[in-house]
Amino acid sequence: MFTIKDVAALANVSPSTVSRVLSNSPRISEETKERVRRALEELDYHPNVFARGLVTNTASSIGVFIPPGMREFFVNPFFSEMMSGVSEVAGRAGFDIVLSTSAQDEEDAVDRMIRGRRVDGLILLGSRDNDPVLEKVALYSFPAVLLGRPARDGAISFVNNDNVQAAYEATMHLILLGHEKIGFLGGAFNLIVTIDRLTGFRKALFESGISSSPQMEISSVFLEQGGYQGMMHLLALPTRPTAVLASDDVLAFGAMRAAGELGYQLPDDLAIIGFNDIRLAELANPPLTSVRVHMHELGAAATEMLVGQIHESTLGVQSKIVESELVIRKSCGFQRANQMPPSYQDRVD
Amino acid sequence: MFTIKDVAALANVSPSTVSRVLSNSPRISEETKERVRRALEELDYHPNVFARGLVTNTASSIGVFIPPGMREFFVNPFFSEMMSGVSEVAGRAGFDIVLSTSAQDEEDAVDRMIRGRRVDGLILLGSRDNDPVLEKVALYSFPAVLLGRPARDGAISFVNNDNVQAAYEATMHLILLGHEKIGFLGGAFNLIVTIDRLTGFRKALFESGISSSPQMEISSVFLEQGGYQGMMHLLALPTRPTAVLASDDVLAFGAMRAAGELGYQLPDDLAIIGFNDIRLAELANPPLTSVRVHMHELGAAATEMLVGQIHESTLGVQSKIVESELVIRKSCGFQRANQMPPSYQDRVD
DNA sequence: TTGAAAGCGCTAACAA
DNA sequence: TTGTTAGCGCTTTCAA
Repeated sequence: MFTIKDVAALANVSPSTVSRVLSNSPRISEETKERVRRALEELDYHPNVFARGLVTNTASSIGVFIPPGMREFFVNPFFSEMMSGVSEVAGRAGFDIVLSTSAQDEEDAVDRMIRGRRVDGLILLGSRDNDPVLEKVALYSFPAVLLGRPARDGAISFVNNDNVQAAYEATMHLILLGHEKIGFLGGAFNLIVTIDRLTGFRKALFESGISSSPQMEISSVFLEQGGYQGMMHLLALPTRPTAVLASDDVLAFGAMRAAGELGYQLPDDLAIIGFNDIRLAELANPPLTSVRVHMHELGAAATEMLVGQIHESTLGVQSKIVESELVIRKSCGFQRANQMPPSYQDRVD
Repeated sequence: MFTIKDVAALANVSPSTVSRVLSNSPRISEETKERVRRALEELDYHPNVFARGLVTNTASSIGVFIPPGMREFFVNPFFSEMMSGVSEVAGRAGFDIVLSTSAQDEEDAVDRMIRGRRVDGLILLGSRDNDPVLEKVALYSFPAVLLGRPARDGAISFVNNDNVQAAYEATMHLILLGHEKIGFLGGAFNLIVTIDRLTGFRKALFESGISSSPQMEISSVFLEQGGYQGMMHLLALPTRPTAVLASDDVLAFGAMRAAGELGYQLPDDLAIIGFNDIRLAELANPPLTSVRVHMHELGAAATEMLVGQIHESTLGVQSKIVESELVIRKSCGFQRANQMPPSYQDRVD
């Protein structure tokens, strides 16, 4: 393992000259550059990232932070798709990706990342009420972008969908189909994403004169099993829902399994809408109507914003909303054309 | 941002003493330890990972390397499930995870990781013929574990399924069901995993006296679309297959979509078996028969092995085979009981 | 049981 | 255009 000194010795220059060649400084003659480059080549030199990081105080990597309580998120297709977006732009910008894993304690985990100077910026997932991670990040004014909506506006840069609106439209779709008993299947109620989608859901019910009931609003873990159990609850209700808005496709799949086991036929006995539009939504039985949130783009946009923040270190709070759209398939049955608002017409698959 | 010096000053000791307290050296009196700890607390001190790494020559992180040509793997549920296993044991062992992203050139990417001392060990994915990454790793005798089988035995530690046997059994299942025209849908043919599964597939055909034909063996990208296109090819053949072994569930889903579009009914017109048994296999229409490879366990086992190698730096080449099993669902129809080898009997879902 | 000093590999003033 | 020097924050001899 050769160091910059070895290269310097071989090329008959000082270490700083090698360093300058490495960063392609214009103040070095082509002649010496060439000589140094040959030495670099000959020794197959690669810089020690830590030594460089120590002096420049940069890590050339960005961290992706999943709250320890949300590890199930790891196996959600949303995560992979989003990560492919993150990876794409991070790679292009020359950043590696560090996944925070260790530490039970999330404060610890984020401290390791930020204060340990392990990363130059953070992509934050799983926005919650009173998120301690957001506090930390704000405290150190560390470059970070939230994938989701912060509880308090202006607290941090973020990239998000308009979840209230999306849930509203999805619910309206159900209502226009004639449903009046509609259930909501969400993740933890302290997650902002759950809150927003629930808000849109309730708004649609309210505007349509349908009374909402707490029993119809289920919270569960973000797993297929969560959807399954939640759906079992809903179907056991004295007056069961005839339609369900699931806050995640994986939840929707669980719900479909529960319904199937109990002998309900989709879409005749029951309508289900999911969220995210993961690749397999189309392949479900029946193909799942779902809100396409453009996961890859979400990850890419967040990373782009983050890279921007890292480079021009004072950019203030930015935000971006990525459009979403309801992709109508077969899990809710057909609407009569005259029931559809015009904007829906061209979206039917 | 406080350094060890600040803590030392506050506690009225030397920096080296603080360092000793940090590593809980036994040669420091409880008294000073207490004093230093209070200072640590008060300043909310966190060590600079790079400074520490520079002197100890460790990164306390492990890298996961995906060949640049296999980025589609990112969105395969196999990857997430495997990563959840990696993350679990890496976290427990105090390692962060670094995802290699940048650099088009994979040699470059792996150099950055290894020679740049960014990680202490590597989990390698996507084993191929003449894998240049394996060469590098061997060259520097860098701790690494391959998730898959190396092309040459003894070249590197690895964790794998017995893919030949698994594919053999899956194909036999099809043959016992009465199929004689069986297609194979795989990833790139230079991937060891494809080669092994194809080998098992051919072996089953051969032993059953069924002649194999190159046209029945399709290679495509590891995406749902790949499976779709591959299946379209197979179904367009003069004598189409009545059954297909897909080397990945995602491929199988694509195949199912193609079959569905063309009006074939599963399992009556066509039988399909997938590989991996991702969570959604059970939810497909019909539920997909698939080889369960225990993705999470694969990732966990590989990471455990890697952590072992990192700690006792000379452990030689190890390997581990994780058992797999065929999970029989509805995508291949029912076998008559007397057609089943006894070992299958208790596996029917 | 503690401190002083050197050095990990690199970059960046400051000089020349 | 290049070299000298100092120092990033930490660990680890070596001395005391």
